Amino acid sequence: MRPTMKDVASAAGVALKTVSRVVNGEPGVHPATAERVRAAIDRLGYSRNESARGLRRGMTATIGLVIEDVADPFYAGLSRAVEDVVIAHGCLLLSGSSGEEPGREREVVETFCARRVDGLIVVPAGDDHAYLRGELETGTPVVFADRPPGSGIDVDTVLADNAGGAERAVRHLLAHGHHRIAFLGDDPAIYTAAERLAGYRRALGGLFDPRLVAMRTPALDDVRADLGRMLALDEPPTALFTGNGRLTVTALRALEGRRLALVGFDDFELADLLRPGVSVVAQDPAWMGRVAAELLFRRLRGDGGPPEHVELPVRLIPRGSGELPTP
Amino acid sequence: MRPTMKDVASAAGVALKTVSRVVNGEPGVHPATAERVRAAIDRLGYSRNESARGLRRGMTATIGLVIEDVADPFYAGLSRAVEDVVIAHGCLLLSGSSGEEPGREREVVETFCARRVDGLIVVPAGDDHAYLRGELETGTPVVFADRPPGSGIDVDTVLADNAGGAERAVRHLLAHGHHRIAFLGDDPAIYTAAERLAGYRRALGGLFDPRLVAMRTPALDDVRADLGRMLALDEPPTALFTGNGRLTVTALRALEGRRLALVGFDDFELADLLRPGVSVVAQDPAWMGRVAAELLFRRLRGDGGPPEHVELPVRLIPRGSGELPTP
DNA sequence: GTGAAAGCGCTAACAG
DNA sequence: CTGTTAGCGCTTTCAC
Repeated sequence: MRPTMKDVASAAGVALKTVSRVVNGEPGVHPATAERVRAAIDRLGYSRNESARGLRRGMTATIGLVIEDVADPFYAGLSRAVEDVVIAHGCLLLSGSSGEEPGREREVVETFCARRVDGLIVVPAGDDHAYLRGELETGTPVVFADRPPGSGIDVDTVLADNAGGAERAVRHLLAHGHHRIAFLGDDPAIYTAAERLAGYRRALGGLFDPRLVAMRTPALDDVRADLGRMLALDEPPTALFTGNGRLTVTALRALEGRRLALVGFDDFELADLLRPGVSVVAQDPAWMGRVAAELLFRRLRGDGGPPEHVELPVRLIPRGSGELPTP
Repeated sequence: MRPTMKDVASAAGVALKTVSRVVNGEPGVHPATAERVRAAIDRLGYSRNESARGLRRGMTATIGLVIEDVADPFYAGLSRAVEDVVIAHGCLLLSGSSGEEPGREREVVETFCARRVDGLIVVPAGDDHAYLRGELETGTPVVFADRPPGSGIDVDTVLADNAGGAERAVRHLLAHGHHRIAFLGDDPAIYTAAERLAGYRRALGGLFDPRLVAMRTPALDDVRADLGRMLALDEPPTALFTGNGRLTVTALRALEGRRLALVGFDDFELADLLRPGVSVVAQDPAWMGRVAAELLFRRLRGDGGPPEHVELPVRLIPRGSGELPTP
């Protein structure tokens, strides 16, 4: 049904290999012959089968990206940036969501490997990446982004300065007179959540009070309950540090207008339009995506140096909520 | 380097075909032989090469999705839903961004076709899809989502009730006493923008005033200028209808606190947390994605009926901004 | 139950 | 400059 090189060859009255030469822009074809071949290609509507090409060449010009969820703005931004770099290198991007489940992460990675991607960028959901060993041994480069790999493997990694950013946020609140600063974080099993907790503790030092810390998946009811419990303490918090974008938004809903000073990790659209504007520690997802992709292509170009560990800075954006004074 | 079926075969002391039978769960293999083969597979870390399989079978178990930009929440939600359906059917999703450029759209589609995807879901950027003819003739099903195909081709399509939703939004504002209702829309060359303008006009009837309409790509400065011009009129607008999510947000920024009644097309996170809450006409991107994907798989299952044209309803969510009275 | 041979569409390695 | 041959890793067909 669909025309192949063979069809083009017989249509143009040349050998298969000549068509291949023309299609691939290889030198050593007489202009007139090339023209005849091109005419046949147009006439038949031929397009090269990339799978067959990949099979023969041993490279598929394909990169796999595993993220938690495309519908999360952070990962959507990262994806877009990765896609741009991948396209610029003439490759195709496969991307898949792990939904924060280690099992799915592995399935997605294995699906990509079965398609013989040339390289992988992974935002891990699990903390056991021994299953990647075989893939790494066959020479497929892997870059981890946002979170480091778990047990045993050591590869290029791009992380944000999670602990430093959290510390910065909390110091900012301390500087505005708060000493009772609560922390709402994601499940501490997640690397970024644990790092941000560490930064929070480091900034607070002796002021740390475990009753002001709640870490779990950000469901509205849970957050409401956690905040309610904290605010009912004898010495309730006067400020809040939230550990990611979703938690910041959920906390805003749960607060229902109660004026607590607030700094959130991750920037989000409309943070500036709320009253007061929401102060945040902002990461740059596109930057992270670009760096991860560039690192991967450097490996693909043959760079065999030791694994690189890049840490991207974050920046504090004061917008009002983090500068509220103590009551 | 990487083990092939041949390697597994010799490791297990059987013929290639027997390995193939085991890998594909075909019947007619002695349990003991199958066990030996499975052991060899595990020992060597074998995984079937899906490209080679696809090449031989003529189907790649791959679906292509072309959207405008993954980083846009609407398309991110649509993508995620498509991905879920595609995975549930045991296929892999390729997705690419057109960036609203017809040329890129075509490039992405052609890249996918060169990989021999089994089907395509397209949110078109251009309005000429004659280039898809060849692909359709070879039997690759195509579903259009969010916007219909342009010239000449007629395929399954899933659209939202754009005109109806816009009409609903404007009637809502009229019901609250406004007669000077401005419209900020995207470039009218974009199907959804044109439809929403049509709905706006239909609702306004004789109240329509072209000076209250501005349609172009939503850059903040442009929106600010357009709004400024409208508000300086003798009879300035007392209400505003914005034609998509990005425009709603941009308009909110440009308004800088001036209290105009407002209804926006597209829901967005935090619309409920702003003061007043932003009333919107909401589409369901995940629903659109699911319907498009299901339609595609129905075709893949062999349904040869005439093209379907699905229109998804939208719903008005009043949150305050659309219920503001006239000054 | 099992296996040998052919071939999917392409490129690499050599001939002419 | 052009063509022939082999083979990438797999499934299909048919023979044992």
